[in-house]
Amino acid sequence: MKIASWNVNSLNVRLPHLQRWLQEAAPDVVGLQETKLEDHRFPDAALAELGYRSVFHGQKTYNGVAILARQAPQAVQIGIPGFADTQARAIAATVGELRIVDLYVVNGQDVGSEKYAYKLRWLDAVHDWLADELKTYPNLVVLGDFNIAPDDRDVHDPQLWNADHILTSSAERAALQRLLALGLHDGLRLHTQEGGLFSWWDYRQAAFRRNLGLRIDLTLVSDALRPHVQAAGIDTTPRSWERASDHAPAFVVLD
DNA sequence: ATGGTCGCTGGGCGA
Repeated sequence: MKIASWNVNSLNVRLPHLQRWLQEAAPDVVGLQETKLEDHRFPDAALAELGYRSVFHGQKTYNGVAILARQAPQAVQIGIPGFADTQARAIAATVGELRIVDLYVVNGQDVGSEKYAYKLRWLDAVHDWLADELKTYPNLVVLGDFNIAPDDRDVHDPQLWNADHILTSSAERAALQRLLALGLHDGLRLHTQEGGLFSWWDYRQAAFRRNLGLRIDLTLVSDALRPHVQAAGIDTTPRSWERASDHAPAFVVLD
């Protein structure tokens, strides 16, 4: 069971990449972020041709999340329950024996900004939601673009990406640790302690070629699923394709 | 990183 997370940065532009990657990597479940598509424009028919059922929550121009699965997703939750949000950033569904939560965490722009405050509020709401989800669904996978690099192994330059910088600030990392403390585990870190494994590289400065990246796309598994993790990683191949997303897919394999 | 790139949109914002 291969479960992946991929910020496609416009599914309209990246549909050919997604189709190619689904065929080459053959994931069973995929959480997408930044689809940037209203629901009536979601390419569910094209994805069904490849054997994937889709559920999605999108909007015009920004944000947008979706879950693709070979089995039909059930009990779909759109948005964070009880948290009024004009931005389409969260979707959850049951796929077979697994509960999948797909998140496009707020970027936050700059530490101290209004968007940063929204990011921290948003992560608080996610915390309470996941606490409830775990009670109902012990077999929980939480994946997405977290817009937080968990620790210094996950950034190319810890001097730059420091405790006062967006995506690596103390409060953001503390918010992530608070999610993990619910009984969730960073899938990649169950598999390797290696640093320099990145999932996002800025379009500018030839960052991908120079491997100036961050690991901000995560696949978290619950306590109950932890013993079933067989592998985890980041597939950097699609990041090298022509007109690539700035993110690569992160994945975890469960037995 | 005071931004050199993208995507969406139609000038400037968000990342």
